Amino acid sequence: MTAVGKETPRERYRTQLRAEIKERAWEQIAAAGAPGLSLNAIAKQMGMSGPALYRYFAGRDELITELIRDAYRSLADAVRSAAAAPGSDLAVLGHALRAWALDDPQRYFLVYGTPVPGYHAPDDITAIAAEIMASLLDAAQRMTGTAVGTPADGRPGPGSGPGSDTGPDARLEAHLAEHRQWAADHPAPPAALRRALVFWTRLHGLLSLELAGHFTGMGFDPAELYEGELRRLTR
Amino acid sequence: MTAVGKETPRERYRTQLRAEIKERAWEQIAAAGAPGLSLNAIAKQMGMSGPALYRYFAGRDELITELIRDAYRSLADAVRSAAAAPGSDLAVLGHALRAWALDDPQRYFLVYGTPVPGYHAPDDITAIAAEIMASLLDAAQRMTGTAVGTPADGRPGPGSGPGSDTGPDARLEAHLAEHRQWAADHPAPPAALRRALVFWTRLHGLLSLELAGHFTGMGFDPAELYEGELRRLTR
DNA sequence: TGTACATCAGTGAACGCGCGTTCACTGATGTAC
DNA sequence: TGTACATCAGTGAACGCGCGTTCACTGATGTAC
Repeated sequence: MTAVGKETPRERYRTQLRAEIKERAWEQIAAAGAPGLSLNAIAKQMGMSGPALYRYFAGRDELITELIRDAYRSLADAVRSAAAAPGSDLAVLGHALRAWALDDPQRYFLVYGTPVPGYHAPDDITAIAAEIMASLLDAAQRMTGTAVGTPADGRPGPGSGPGSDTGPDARLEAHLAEHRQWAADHPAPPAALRRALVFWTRLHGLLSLELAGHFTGMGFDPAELYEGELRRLTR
Repeated sequence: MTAVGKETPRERYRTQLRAEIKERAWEQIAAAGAPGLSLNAIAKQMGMSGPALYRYFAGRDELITELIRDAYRSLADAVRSAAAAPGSDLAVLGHALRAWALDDPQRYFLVYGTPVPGYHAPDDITAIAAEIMASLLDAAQRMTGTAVGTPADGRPGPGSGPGSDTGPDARLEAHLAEHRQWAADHPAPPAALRRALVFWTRLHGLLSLELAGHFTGMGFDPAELYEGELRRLTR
């Protein structure tokens, strides 16, 4: 039995403690927002002294970056696995997205909330963001493929038959076709590019307003609004 | 000449200094985000000592609340004046909204960004938020009115003629018709309710993603995407 | 116009706090022979 | 199995910092007679 891939007890303890630190960090964020995150407070809550945490994280910044990375990672996984489910379509993705967001609003806001001026995410996080878009593109392309001739989210404009490029979205799609860095190595056609983007932006509009509490007191059920938009996006 | 409505020099000085404090506060927020706002730092930047500011604001919290109020106020004014312009429609409102957001991203995020857990806006701010929705409802109703029989943002669903309630949005509109606390004293019909909400949520999705930098590196022009969505919303 | 008083802006010292982070050190755990 | 050493987790003290906020006080500005 080789030692390769086997964790020593010390290593196991390390990873376990790192995980617990992160858990406490999430609790703190949930209680006071990301700016209120404090290493000393985490240590105190774990019953240890402040400097002890420096065995596990180089400092506060590294911990926060790690949390952001984990947040992106979990979203990318949620989206990917939703997209991989048999018979999955954009509606399934939409539901997965909302479930992920509601599951932990502060995690959502760590990804999509107010940016900290001057902060730039490391490259590997940008790569995860690209992964998410790729999943959306996959699903959008699949849907566009099965609905060829009946652009699901586009009404045929005046004088535009199936396959026409003079519909109401023609201009946007033409622009996207020429500016698709983000989809450079993805075969999705322009209609799918537009569809993925619109899916993403509309749902985030709903989610960020809902999670920030801007619907409270208005009376309606945010889920109904979400379903309504999803219906428009997936027909 | 009565003294009524006339400011004494001292009063003028007071209001002027309050204004300058707020200006510096906005600069700080732009530089480091709202959590980084510090009374002492503002005082230092103005060449005075920290405690001096307590002549003008009861404390940090009051200053921040005041900034939030001003942000809401300026948005409400921007939306209202756009709606009041002759020949104005939802497209005009949409452009005004984007201009307002781009004018000062941090101000935008003070209103629509990550909520601070536990913070509750005072009632007068909630009232301004309602004012904004009322402007949207006005515009949406006007538009729905002029386009009666051709629900501008709704494709006629299968078997749904003009005036039908079996279209793709029927379910959502029915729900909104029964849950319209936010539009309790507004005569807008269900279709206008839906339209106003969708207008609001879609555009905020675009704006928050754009301002937070989630489009950077993707290649396309956010304005084109915004226009594309606006076209869909106003036809 | 001039004097006496009240109002109010701003200062400087101080308080208590919690923060991130470093450093030298103790004590336990693991490793090598 | 037992001893000698290396590794590493965690502590406690300390540093320097900036924060919000209070308080007693000075000095300038305005008001009343």
